[in-house]
Amino acid sequence: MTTVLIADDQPLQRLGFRMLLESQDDMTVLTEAVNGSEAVRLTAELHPDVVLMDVRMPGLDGIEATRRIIASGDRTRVLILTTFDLDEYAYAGLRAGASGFLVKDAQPEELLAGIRAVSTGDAVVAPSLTRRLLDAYAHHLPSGTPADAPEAADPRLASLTEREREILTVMGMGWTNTEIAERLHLAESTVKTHVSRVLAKTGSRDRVQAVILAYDTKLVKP
Amino acid sequence: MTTVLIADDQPLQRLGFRMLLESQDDMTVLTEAVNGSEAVRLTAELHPDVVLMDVRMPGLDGIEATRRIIASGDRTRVLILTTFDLDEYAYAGLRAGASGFLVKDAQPEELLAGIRAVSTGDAVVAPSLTRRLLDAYAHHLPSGTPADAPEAADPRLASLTEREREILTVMGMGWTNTEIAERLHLAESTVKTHVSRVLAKTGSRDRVQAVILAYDTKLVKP
DNA sequence: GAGGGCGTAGTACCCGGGTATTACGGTGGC
DNA sequence: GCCACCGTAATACCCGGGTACTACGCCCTC
Repeated sequence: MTTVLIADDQPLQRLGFRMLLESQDDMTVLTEAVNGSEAVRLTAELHPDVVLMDVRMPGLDGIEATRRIIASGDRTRVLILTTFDLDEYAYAGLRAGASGFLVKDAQPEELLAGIRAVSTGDAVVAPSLTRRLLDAYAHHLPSGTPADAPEAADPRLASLTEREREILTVMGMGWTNTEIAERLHLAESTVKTHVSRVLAKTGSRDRVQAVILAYDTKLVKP
Repeated sequence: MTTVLIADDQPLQRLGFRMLLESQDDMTVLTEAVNGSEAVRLTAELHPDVVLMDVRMPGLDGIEATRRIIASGDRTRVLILTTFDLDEYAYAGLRAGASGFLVKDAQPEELLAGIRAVSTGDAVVAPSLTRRLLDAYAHHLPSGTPADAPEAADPRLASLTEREREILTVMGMGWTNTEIAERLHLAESTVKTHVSRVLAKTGSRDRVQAVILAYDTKLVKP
């Protein structure tokens, strides 16, 4: 039987979680907390297996509450939930020692599976965030196999021609197609052709994503 | 409709996967491959959305096949499956560019959810491995919580409300208005209102310039 | 000299982004 | 109690961005 503490300032949200968890015969909700400090206090008192922790709460927020619970040496695991998968929240939460990070609009089964996983010592991270974590850190993982390509330049830009790289650079400066055409003495239609090719080659859906890529690859420096 | 290629040397295993996937009305199995080189060749030919890749296969193994598929520049995502969650496999697979790593004894729903996640560009890692990844790397994550850091930041962002800063952040992630609306549970018209206010307050002419500002002010980190 | 990659350019079309305006409920200050 | 601000939302409208397709001249390589 997995014991759970729900920490969320919204009564309806707590109710929803409680209904879901109580419908499972291997879980029970010990109690609820309406803010971070209450969560810390009740955890120290009741030692739940898992704390479902909201990030945004009045007073002590979920991140700081997590940090204190972990620091207490208690064996309680913290699973952070947020409506919003903003990186800073997640990074901060995981740094604080949380065993997981899920978004609230996940499927109920995902949440239940997440609780079971963290209760046994495993960890879970929402897929949307996992992607960003991997993008940022995959190349820092210990190498199990040889054959590392230490990318000369970024592979995502490899297939661009010189001219296309130039176009992408000025896109990164926020120029519109019209401005690019004027300043590079081109027809706007030509600019559009270049832009389309840049998007296709870099796998960018639109201009914004291409600009982000330009920054990420340091083609344009902040 | 998500198109999938199954790469596994065991016929029974392939059959099981095919049965499961074909039972879903949003997935279809394009074809099967019995080893790594076949997987690479068929992927180049058919461009599936997702490759379900076994690690252990005769000839070219799943890791090396993954590396070649990613290196090809194809937009196909690779989801690695293995019987054991041995770290070396996982690290190597993720380094090779895989979008996910799951163990074969996962629940069918987990596998399906994983396929759907990677097909949309997200990523998934088995909980047992996530734990080890976090233990090893959590303290390397970028620091900072949004809660306590009320940005002594850039004056150009000073007049933005909390919500508007959030909107700008996700704009910086390349989300379209439609995506912002969906993921933040807002109406698109509301998103447009927010975006317009952000542009007005930051003096940005359009979305692209706002994103550049987000990078310049480190609101979004490269 | 045939072919291929590249840079240039045009046209037609669609859609998402952005503006302008209005509105309404909640909250906090005075 | 009133007002200001915020977050939410809708509507109508315009225009720039992006796609698809076609085309042509230049240069290089086989």
